[in-house]
Amino acid sequence: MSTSRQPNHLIPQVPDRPSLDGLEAKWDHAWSAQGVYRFRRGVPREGVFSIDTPPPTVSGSLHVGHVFSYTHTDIVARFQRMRGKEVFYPMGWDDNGLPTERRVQNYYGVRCDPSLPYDPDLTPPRQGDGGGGGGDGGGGDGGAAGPKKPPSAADQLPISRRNFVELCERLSAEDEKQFEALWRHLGLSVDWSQTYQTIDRHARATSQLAFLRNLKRGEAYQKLAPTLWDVTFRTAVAQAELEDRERPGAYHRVGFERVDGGGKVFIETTRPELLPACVALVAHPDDERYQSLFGANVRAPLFETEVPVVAHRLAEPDKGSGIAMVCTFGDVTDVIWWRELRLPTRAIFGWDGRILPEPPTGLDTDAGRAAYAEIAGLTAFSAQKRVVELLRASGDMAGEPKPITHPVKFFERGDKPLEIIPTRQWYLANGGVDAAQRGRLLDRGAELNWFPEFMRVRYQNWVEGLNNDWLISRQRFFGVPFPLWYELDAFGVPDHDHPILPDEAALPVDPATDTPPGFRPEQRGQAGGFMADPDVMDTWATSSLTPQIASHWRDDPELFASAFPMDLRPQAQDIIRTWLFSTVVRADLEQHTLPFATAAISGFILDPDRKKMSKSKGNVVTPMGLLAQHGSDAVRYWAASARLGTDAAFDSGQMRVGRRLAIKILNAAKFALAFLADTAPHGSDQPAPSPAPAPATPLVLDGAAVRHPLDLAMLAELKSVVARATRALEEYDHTRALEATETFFWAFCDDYIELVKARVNGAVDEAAATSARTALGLALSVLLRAFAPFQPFATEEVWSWWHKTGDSVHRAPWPVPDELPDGGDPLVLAAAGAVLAALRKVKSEAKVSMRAEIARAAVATPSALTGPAMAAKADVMAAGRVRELTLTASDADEVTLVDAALAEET
RNA sequence: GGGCCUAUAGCUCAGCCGGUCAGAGCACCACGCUUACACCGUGGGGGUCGGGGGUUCGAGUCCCUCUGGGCCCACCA
Repeated sequence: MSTSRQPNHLIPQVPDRPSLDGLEAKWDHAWSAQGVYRFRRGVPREGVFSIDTPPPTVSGSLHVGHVFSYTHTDIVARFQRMRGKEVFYPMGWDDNGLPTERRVQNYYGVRCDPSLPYDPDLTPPRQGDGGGGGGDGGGGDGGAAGPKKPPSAADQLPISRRNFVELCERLSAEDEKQFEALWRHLGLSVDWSQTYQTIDRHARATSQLAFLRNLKRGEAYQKLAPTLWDVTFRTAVAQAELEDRERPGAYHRVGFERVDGGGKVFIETTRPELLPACVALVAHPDDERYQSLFGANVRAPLFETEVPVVAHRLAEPDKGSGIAMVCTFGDVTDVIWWRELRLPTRAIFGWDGRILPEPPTGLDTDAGRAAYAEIAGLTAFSAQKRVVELLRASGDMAGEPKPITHPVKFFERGDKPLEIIPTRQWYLANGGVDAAQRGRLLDRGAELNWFPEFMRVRYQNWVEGLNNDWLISRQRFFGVPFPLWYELDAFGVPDHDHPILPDEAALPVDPATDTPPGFRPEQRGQAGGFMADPDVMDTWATSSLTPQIASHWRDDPELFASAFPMDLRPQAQDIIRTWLFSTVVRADLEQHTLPFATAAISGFILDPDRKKMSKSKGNVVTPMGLLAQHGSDAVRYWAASARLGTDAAFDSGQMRVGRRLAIKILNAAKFALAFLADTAPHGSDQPAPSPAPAPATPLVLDGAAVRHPLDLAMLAELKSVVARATRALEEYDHTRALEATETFFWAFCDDYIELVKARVNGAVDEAAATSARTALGLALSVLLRAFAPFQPFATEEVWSWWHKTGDSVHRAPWPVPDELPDGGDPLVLAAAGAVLAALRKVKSEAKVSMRAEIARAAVATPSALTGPAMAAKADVMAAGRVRELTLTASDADEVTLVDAALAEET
């Protein structure tokens, strides 16, 4: 079906020398001024496509991996927008949590000391960690100064918590400006009026509100329990933040004396410094060797604590000596034994990771206490050395330690092994304890669409492996505080079981400065008064609410209704267990739904050596430098040529290809548009120069005017390209969509345009010329729109040459096959192209110009192509500059040259 | 210990349900300033599809196995 279209285009105004230079700034400005990407409210939910954009951590620098994955999302956004959806595409900034704290310490040379008073006139000792200048000048970050070493802890100025938080906010604001500039330059079609920060008032209020609701429903609870603890940051950490690292260690074979005098029992341990924390020995119930020991007591060497020997199924007979020492707490298994066997607690590590000054209960002998005094105050490392010395001296260690390498749990941001320390913490139910909830969350994972599909199992693995609820409290400064206070009794002891809650309307609150309902400020810290909950929430406790934050669950029901649940969650594969899972948990608890319908998971960027690109390698290119060097469309092309979920190599060659494509789009358009204006409405022999002179009128792109078989063939092929590209994008397969369009486009340039060059001038046949001109215009229109999500700058530039100001290609309708005429046989273009290639080969092998004339040529084609080739014979002869062309059918399956003779040179 | 992804020309990758699939681009070589484009065009060389088995009339394409690379999970005395 061919549709007659009103000319929504103008007389083309084509620059003499089209260029990519400066397009990013030009169009970013124009899009912004025209509100092209602004989300228009009031559209029903089904007319909206909402994206739960990952808020980048602003304290880190953006790297090529960000450019890569955010481009993937932007392609989806642009596609959906062109399909007529109102795209809700906000941007958040993750400025909450440890990375910001750490960066502020280095940037300003300060550290937080909560005991200090606020200094309103504070001037930080340092300013910046690189080149200084305040202006952002658009010059990019390519010439950053060499790295300066961060100040050591001793050089850092101690400042109050409020000063520290202010500096966090100040630096984040600076970083966010840089980030926005980069995203705009890259061409992300984000609605910049919809931004949030994970630490701003709204995010804090949302986070606190969700927590209070969890608390009221009993999903959040407080518990004094063994906690994974980072001794450097001095905070609790959650299971999701752990990672294993292979560390050297050694088995120490240590003897325990039977209390009844029955001799020694040998255990093997990698942590002899935990001997004073030992509360039992454990062996497998079926282990023959230890049957007689179960129920007996043994005495630990040096520290002389008496502990029972118990049985538990988790003890592995073939590991070590088959009998293990249970300590409070050496590892997660200890916690399980301690809990299930109801063992006593003998904690020996403090919050700073050092051995506590006073021995735990059970060290009752003088010798035991003396031994303990030897290690009190030491770090785990030093304590271990000392204990080994003592064991050697006492003869309680059998043989020498046997070195091994074993996995040790670390906080993913920490550099010392985690300790497990009993502390009071807040937990949020996430299926780690309640099997019914876990089952529900597994169902959510099954309900979610995953691209690529195989990422689904990572979610399943994670949920199935949960061993506890989500620990959400952190003993840090910069974060969302728990909105709680505790009443202090007559002795000043807090009543943790009955926290004082704020009004929901009063959120966000900072309990450290705000006074709870019913109290006066001077009662803070006083017996009979109140105290604030001292902790802040895990950064994921806030990030897990990005759909609710961005769509304003708390304060804008209309927006919330039209954007939530989100359509798409794009994110990296390494945070499925954290961000993705925790978001699912929160929405399941609060809204009883998935937070988004589809998850699109990007891969990593590998450097050319196939290793994950890392900032620590000094040679990593900065994103702005990349964009400046190659152009945004070029870098986007590289990103778009990698599939979701697949790691991609950093490849500047692909960027050069992308740049070439963008330039080609400009130039091909320049050619096509040169014929889109009738300079003389009644027909003329003159080709239209560009820019066209004033009296010209735009040619109407009426598909019915396309009559020539070659033109119809080209458009028929394009029709199928549009169908394929559309289907691919619907399946989040941007790579395939781009490839289909691009392959067509190069054939369009190399063959079709060359074939119609002579005819389009209209020197021979005006109707045939109009057919070609119209086909060129239709193809250009479709191609620009099909390329628009990938190459937003070049396509918009070309679109602007023949459309009204403000008539953005990015709000133009996505092309559909129906807008192109029917009846074409794609073989005509294929056959003509093949014959033309044969003629070109003649010239190439004769080492003459493509312009050289061929006096006569005979070409044999497969019989199926002979007819189609004949249909375009005149165009082929003109493009190949053949005076006499004979086409014959053959049995061969390739087009072959039978005979050719070059014309005499003139 | 369990699991996932990946291995196709020098490089980056397509090859969807097994039968024109041995492809593209880059790089390389040769030629050509052709009035959209020299930030270009035209032509060309180049791979026993990681190894080994198997299923099949037929296998990069399915199955098994081994090896290399990347990654996730696991209670790691």
